[in-house]
Amino acid sequence: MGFPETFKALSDPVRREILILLKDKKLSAGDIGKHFDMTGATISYHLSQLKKAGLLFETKYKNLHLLRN
Amino acid sequence: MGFPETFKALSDPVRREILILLKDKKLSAGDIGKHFDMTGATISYHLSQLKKAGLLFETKYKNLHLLRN
DNA sequence: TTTCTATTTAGAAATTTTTCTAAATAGATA
DNA sequence: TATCTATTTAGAAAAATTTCTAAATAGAAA
Repeated sequence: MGFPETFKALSDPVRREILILLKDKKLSAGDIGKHFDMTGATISYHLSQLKKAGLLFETKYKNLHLLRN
Repeated sequence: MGFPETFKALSDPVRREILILLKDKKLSAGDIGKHFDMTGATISYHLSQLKKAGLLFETKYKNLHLLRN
């Protein structure tokens, strides 16, 4: 995750747009995809680049049952 | 010369290295080339990219005759 | 001016990146 | 569990970028 890799990840306009979309809200891969005229596979590729560069986290909302405690 | 173009120009490691070389001294295209294992044509290409992005100036030391005034 | 050296340009080859399709996997819902 | 939807992976195609060679141009020096 050095500087050149980070720079490379940021050098693509689609990936910069994705980061902007995620600035203030969490979005699923599918919701991100709706903002672009690309296949889900391509979106997935860009997300993987951003993750590799450490510019993106993944929060899993599993099928949790919330319980009163 | 917008942001995306500037970013793109900076996204290449060779071009970043060229900018670092030029940080504190003026160098000819040939002298820049000596730092890399590339042909002069390739260096010229990178210099043109940097110029296009406005990240580089060109100072011409023409065959001037300095005169006392 | 003529010649020598440096740089740029044109066009092709090589490499890298982006994108897609199809298939596989993962996750959610009935 | 079985099925439906979402996401990822694999591999190929398309597009963009980097690099080279050869030729042209520009600049400097004799």
